[in-house]
Amino acid sequence: MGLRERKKEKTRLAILDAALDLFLEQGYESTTIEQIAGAVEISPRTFFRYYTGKDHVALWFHDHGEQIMLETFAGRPADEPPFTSLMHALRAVLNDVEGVTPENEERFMKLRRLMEEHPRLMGLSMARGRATEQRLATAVAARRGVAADDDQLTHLIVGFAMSTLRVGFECPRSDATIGDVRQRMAECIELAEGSLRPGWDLRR
Amino acid sequence: MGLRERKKEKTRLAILDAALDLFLEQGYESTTIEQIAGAVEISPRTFFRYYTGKDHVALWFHDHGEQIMLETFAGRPADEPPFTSLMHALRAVLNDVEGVTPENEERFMKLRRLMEEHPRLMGLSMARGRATEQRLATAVAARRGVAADDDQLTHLIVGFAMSTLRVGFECPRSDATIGDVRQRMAECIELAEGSLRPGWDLRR
DNA sequence: ATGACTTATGGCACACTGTGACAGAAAGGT
DNA sequence: ACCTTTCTGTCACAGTGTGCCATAAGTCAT
Repeated sequence: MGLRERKKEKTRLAILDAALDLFLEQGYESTTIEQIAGAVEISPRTFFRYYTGKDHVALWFHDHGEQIMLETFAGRPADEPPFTSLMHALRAVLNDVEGVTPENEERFMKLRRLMEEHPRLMGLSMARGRATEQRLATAVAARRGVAADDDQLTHLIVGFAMSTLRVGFECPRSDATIGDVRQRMAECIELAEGSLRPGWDLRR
Repeated sequence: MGLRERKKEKTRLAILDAALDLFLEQGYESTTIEQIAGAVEISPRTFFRYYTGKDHVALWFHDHGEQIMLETFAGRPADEPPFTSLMHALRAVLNDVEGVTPENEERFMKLRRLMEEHPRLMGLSMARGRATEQRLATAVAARRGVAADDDQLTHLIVGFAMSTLRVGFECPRSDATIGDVRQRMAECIELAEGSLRPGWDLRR
């Protein structure tokens, strides 16, 4: 990896961290692009070359998580019930956050706090979640051997899985640690699996 | 109702219809507030006194639907399983669209077409859906006799119900009629109810 | 009707977001 | 060193959204 790419990655993360801190410090709405750019010592124009806007910064984790979910799902055995595979994908997302680097763990927790304080951001995350659902639905449909467009059950499976994710993610306590989130997510997965009829996601 | 309020309501709907037509005609992004205001012969400034922005216009139906869901849920018997009540609320939304006025029916279908063409709008609808979920969760928690904040099952019930709504709403065919949407929603409700264990939403 | 009161509207200025175009700087390869 | 590719900053511009204030329209007394 050349110097160029390393520098770009460094800038991308510097913007992310500066923005996150500013958002938490003085509020999301009242933080301007100019301030963020100033803190990283780049021009506002350059900011837009790394992120499409303020929103995009706040959704950094979402893109990351989606990638992991898709990869995990693809790696699960083809004869496993799709919802079960999706629950494994959920666990994989948290495993990744907890495991990789302390920096990412901190960013994750900052984003969680931010979303609690600003429901609009949580909404945006859901909005992007819709695109994620679409991609997951394609994968699930392929495994089920049906066309994604006209199989309602496929979409229902994915929708239920994403609901489970959201409920597990929205730990109500603001002083929550990663461990708390992890545990809540685990409880939530158990709750969801216990609510559904065995084999419900294998029907035609 | 005085002349003032009637006139306001008329303006509000005139803006909605003009905006919807412009969106479908020349695309959502490339339609400006100025154009909409021009079509209704009001100043751009006044537009913002009726709607908070272009997005808000596109979410007209959502606000309407949420109101109906909340009212329907509140009107269901207190000993009915909450998920069942929510499914009734879903049906009530469609009943209302189909029943009331031809104008609203047309607006509903225009919005559906618009959302299919512009996934971003569907996302925004989901974003607002998050606020709706919050309000529904409060109602469901009250019926279950628990605190909304720390009862995960409450949120799961609402989340599953909203997933069902979304899947039913996203009829894939763009030439769909109201009847098609209605039928698809009915199928989807049946599918969801058949996927869940009886009594799952009554547990503690 | 007339006047006084309340509310809606239009016009203006302003800050912020986001994008295209272009010139100069930095990095890569030879 | 040279040329090529890519990144960066500056400028200009269109659009969104809000505060402010004067004016117009509606409401409600007498």
